[in-house]
Amino acid sequence: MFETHVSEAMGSEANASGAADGPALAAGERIALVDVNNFYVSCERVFDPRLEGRPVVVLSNNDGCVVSRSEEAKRLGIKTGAPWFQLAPQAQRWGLVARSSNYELYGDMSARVMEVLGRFGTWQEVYSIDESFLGVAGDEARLRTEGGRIRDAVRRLVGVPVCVGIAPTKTLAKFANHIAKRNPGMDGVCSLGSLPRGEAERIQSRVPVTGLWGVGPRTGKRLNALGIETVADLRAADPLAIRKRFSVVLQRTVLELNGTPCIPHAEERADKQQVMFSRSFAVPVSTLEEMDQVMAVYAQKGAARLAAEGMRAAVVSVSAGTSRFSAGVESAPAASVALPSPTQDPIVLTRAAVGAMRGRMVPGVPYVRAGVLFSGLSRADAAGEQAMLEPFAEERNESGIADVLGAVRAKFGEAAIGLGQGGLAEPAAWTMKREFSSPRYTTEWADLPVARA
DNA sequence: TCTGGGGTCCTAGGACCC
DNA sequence: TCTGGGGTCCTAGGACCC
Repeated sequence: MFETHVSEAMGSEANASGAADGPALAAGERIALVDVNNFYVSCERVFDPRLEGRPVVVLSNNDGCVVSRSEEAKRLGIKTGAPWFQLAPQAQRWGLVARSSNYELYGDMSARVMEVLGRFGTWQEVYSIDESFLGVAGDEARLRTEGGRIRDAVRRLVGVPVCVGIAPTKTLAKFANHIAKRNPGMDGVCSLGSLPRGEAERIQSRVPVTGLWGVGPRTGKRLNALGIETVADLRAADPLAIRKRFSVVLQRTVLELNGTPCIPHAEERADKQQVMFSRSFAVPVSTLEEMDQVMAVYAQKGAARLAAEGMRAAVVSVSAGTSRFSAGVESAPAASVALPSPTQDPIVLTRAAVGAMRGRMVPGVPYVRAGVLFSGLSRADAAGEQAMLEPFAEERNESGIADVLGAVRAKFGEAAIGLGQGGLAEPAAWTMKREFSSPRYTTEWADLPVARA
């Protein structure tokens, strides 16, 4: 019974012989985790070198709160999630610079970083907008050098600084990366196997367990109650006991800390399971008419993403909410509707979203955010088979309008065309605030930076 | 005046089936 | 008094990540 659990937990990539005693590593394949330091801020600095050496923050949508900080901003004690309106009064005194988030720029810079990283791996798994796992091989001396090459290549070809962590499992690679970040003497590269004997263990006995990938504040509290405070404590815990008390996820963490890889890597990215468009408003929305408008616009934004993914949705869910920070009436309307058949048709999706929200919201109550979620996704190119199975489905005759809208937007811009309330030429009052936005340097001809010598 | 958005995976529990 | 057992599928909610 228990053996079954262990083998399940280890997954198909399991390597029982890899359960070495701690990170005393043998030669063979290793995993590198490379991520960009302070990614959004670093992207802004590539195109505006005046930001070097200054405290800089990038703000969330609506210029709400801090999502990326330069080292100088961290030193000022600014925390991730800090609301901008609380920082703004001190900004001038501190010399603090704020930028609105510019996802078009970051997305393009991410693609460039990933392309360069891909040159160095026997395999690559892009894990997030700013980090990637890579397969690397060789003896310790070579791994260390290779890490330095990766760091230099990204700096030279894309312009952003990265850190590299190298180890036999993903969890340990993340941990090595964490060490590289906190020890400037390492020049941004840490291969666990190159550390002096006993050094990795010493660090593990100092880092709190919540410093690990996959261990958040909740799990951290429960672990502390059992006397498991540090990474070293968790590494020494019994994996089966951990599975029984917690979950298979944490059991994998324990095994990975001991050098046994159990998190399989997805060679190609799996299809998305949901597509969401959700935003808070610049000013609250409290009328039925405005909420109709919001739903129409959000559904079309989501539909465009769905079409870009080549997916169709079977379920449309909508939600809205009042402010968590105000004492007024609380209201959180939400509804889901199943569509007669999966579709990517923006007309069908928009009608469903508007219809689902109508009658749920309370007029007069100030809503500060809303969202549209598409789920039950399937690939659009499987539509033919589906049609044969469901000859009487009503929405079979997709209008092809998703393609038309996409083509018009690509040629004439985002605001060029829309359905119904989504076709507003002037942005409505509730649309997002972005006061400190940088240009789309790399994706818009008009925004191309000009250098003068 | 002002506090983000978009995902994933796992688990528990209910509905339903034979 | 006493009411099977085993399986699947689906959903909601929790926890986490960046």
